[in-house]
Amino acid sequence: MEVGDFLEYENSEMHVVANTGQSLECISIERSSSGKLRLECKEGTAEADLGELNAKLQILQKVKEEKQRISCGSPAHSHVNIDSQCSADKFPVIDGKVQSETPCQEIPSIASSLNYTHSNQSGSIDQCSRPSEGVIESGSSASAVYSNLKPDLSMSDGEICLDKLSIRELHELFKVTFGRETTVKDKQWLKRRIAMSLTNSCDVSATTFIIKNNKIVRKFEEESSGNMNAGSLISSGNMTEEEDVNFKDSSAVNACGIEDNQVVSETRPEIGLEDENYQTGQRAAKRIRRPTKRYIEELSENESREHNPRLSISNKPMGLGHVSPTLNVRPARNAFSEVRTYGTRLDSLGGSDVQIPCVSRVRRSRPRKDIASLMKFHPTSMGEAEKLSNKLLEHSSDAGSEFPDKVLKSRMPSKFHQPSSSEPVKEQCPVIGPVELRQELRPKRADPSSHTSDDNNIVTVPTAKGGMRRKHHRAWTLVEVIKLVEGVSRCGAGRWSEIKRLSFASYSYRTSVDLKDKWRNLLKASFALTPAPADEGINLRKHGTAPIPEKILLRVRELAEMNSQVPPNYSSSQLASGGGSVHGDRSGYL
DNA sequence: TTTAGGG
DNA sequence: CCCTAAA
Repeated sequence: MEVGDFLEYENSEMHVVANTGQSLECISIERSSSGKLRLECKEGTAEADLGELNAKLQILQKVKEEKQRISCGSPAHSHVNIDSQCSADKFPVIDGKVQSETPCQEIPSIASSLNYTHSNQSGSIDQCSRPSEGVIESGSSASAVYSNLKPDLSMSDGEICLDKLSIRELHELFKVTFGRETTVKDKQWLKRRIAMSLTNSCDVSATTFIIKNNKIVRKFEEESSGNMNAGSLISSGNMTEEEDVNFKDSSAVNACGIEDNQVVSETRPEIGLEDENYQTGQRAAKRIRRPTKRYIEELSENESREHNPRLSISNKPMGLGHVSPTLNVRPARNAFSEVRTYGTRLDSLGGSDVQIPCVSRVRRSRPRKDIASLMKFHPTSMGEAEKLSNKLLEHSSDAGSEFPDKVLKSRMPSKFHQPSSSEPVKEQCPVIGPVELRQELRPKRADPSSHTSDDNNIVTVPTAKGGMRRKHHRAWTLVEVIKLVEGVSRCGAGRWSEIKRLSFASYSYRTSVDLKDKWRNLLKASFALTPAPADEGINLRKHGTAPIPEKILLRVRELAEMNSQVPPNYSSSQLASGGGSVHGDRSGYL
């Protein structure tokens, strides 16, 4: 739907792009996934028009030529690359080659930023790229697109060139493109990288790039990286979110640092931690280009890890009982959007604390990771875009969407795991973090909201095993104790699950085992304190820690005696059944 | 899954 | 509180 609107807007411009089926798809897709970004893309493409396209193509050609030159040994073509990127972006400015000013180093960052942007925008790129994946490998997706638009231009040449180039030449090209040298010998990788840089530029250009253009550039300079948004906004008017901008910046930085083929994947994970948005972006990015070997490996690993954990997690909440009722497990895609929002909330709440409750519950059975660490990751942000993207993913594809999802998942976990490696965590937490975490957290929170604050008490205790186990300590309140006593009196000691159900339905954090333990303590206290019921005030004296009214203790004792014969010693009146059973609570009751 | 116990 | 053996 949205797309349609946009189309109307820019139809005039769009035609050109529209002509190529791919371009259209891209645009529409982008739109759906994230309104903002897409718009830019559309605009950009629209603006590009034939003229621009031509210019771009020319640039590409230049690049090719330059590459060849480079092979010869001429280095100064960084700007050329940039131009290509620019052209890819949307802006016609490309010809101007503003970049000449930008140092080589910047280029990589830009490229990365572009990539990120893409990803953020949602899967738009993905889809676009996908159709032309083959092309991408050979050359740059952008080039492919353009070529489609205008066969006239010899864009295809660029692609071909990549294939033809020798490793050394590729290295040169790489150097020109990214402003740094690479030792990678993998020809495929080099080609891919180069192609990607080109491709990315196209999509990304809207935001980052624009900034670089003359006008935008100005703003950029004035406002600096942080304000990148403004620049993008201005250009497209779509981008407004700071998050996006930030994201881009960060991504750019990361990208610069990373040279590996997986730049994207690696970089992202880091970013992802910080920004959830980023994750979504990652997806897109990944989609765009074919996954690197390594990347694939990571994914598979991550998935394996995550999936298991996830499942476990989903189940666990159940244990909570009433708490979990609302859990809705959604497909990962959907979750994404929520997740982000969640992340924010969590952070605001205090991250670990809030989450913990939920998690704690879950974790009961097993050690879990720090949620806090996870929480950090979720930066906040994305809103609609995410949702849209999610939708897209779902709709669009099973094929494509899954891939990205996986990536995200893999990433998240990996990140978490590594940093938080302290914990062997098995499952849930990490997994949850990315996708389900939010969901679960939410519902849980809601229930326990009253106690939420309390939940924070969780403490991590080092275990002999080396794992950390969380101990969440929640002091028993008088009310709870009373309820417990009531429950015992009603159901009898030992019917913990029953009592839990009847009297502690609203206390998700009290499990039947907890009740049992508490009862045990009460029993002990009741007997220890006042061998003789007569002393009512005694309780207090004991440790000074006797919040529990004697009355209750007496009651406990009473019940204990009734149900079972507790320690004969203490119990003044033993039941007939008697036996000397020390704690045979159940033995005779009822 | 729920209990009972040990730690 | 956690963990586990038993049931």
